[in-house]
Amino acid sequence: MKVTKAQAQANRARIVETASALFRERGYDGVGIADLMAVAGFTHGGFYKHFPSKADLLAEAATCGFAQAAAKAEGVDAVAFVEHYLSRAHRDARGEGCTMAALCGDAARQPAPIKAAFAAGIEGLLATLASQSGVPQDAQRESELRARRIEVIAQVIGALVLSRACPDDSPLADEILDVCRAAVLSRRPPTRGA
Amino acid sequence: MKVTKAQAQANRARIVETASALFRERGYDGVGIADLMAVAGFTHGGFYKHFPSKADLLAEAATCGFAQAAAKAEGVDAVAFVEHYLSRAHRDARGEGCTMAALCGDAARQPAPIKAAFAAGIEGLLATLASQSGVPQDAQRESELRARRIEVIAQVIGALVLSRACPDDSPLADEILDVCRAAVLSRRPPTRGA
DNA sequence: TGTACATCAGTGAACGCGCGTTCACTGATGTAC
DNA sequence: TGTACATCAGTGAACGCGCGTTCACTGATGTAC
Repeated sequence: MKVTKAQAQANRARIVETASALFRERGYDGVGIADLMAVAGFTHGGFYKHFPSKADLLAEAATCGFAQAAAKAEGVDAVAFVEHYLSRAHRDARGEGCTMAALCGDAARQPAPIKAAFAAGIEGLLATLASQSGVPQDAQRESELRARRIEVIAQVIGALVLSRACPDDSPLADEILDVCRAAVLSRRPPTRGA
Repeated sequence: MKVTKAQAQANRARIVETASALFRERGYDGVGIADLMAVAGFTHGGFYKHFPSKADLLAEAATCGFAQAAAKAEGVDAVAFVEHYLSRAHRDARGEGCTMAALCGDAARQPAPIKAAFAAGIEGLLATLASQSGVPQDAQRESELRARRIEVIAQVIGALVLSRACPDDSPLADEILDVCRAAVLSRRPPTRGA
């Protein structure tokens, strides 16, 4: 081996993290293996020592992105979360932003294992929102809250994706963010937790 | 010429319509020129007699998709529109469904002219919803209604895109549609028109 | 109306290019004695 | 602990392939007289 086992593992993680950012920035088809490996600091040949195929990497990169987002959102209250999520800064920094918003369109055309990773990512987002809204309630209330969270996720992701589809300086792009931010925040259920 | 001027124009339109469906189904990068032309019934060489590049075709194909959707929605009331939009049938027929939901993720990574076509498509969707909600009101009420429509569009597109990102038989995919359909329909503003 | 010529939509071979993937090779690391 | 050997992460050339695009050519259509 040229590197320590630990080093190899760290290198692998670096490839996944690099892929996570690049895929979000340029889309799945917009990132080549040689490209990706160069950005990560390697030559392309070594890729297949770590991953069976590019598609397998996508599943891992997406999962990595979801986990990173969950970690970043820990301890952030729901209002701040939504305000950041629907900010111009988040919209304009695809590579560092939400993996779901950046890649869910690509995921729709991918095979089942990748879609499964995205479904898990959606559940993760729901769990993140749940952790921000205080203590658990009875079952029926929980089910209502889950529905609310799904509504919120659909709306903020829809808003972000639509805003990004507009030209960079488009007033409509900002309007979508502003309108949906106000809508989500005004509809917030009263938190019963601390 | 091998064909009449009128025939050539009709052939061009057929290429655009075919591209519109194929792009929605497989994404921009998932459709090759040779592929597309074969489906439309031609050989690939003729493509550049009609379009300067593949990117130019995307702009036209998207605009065509938006126009088709607007025509199909004419006369449909808002409840029926939302019910169809968030149906499993619509989710599972990407090639015949909403161009915005199918391609807005791809649009985010495209140059300004294409993004401009998508921004126009969003305005078109807003106009479609506006035509379903009765007579115009005063300016402030109109601005409120426009905000509501933006919220609706973001939520239904978000829901559709997320549902499509889940595995085909995933309960979550259906749950997202069901929850958001109920949410949008329960929030409908009272129509003051006929 | 008839004829000669220009036009140009459509054909299909060919172009260069970058893609995902494979492979023989290197050499430091890990392991067995 | 020291030595000999196996392992395998990383290298870089090479593979076949399909892509977007170009081009010489065809021949019916459109046009000028």
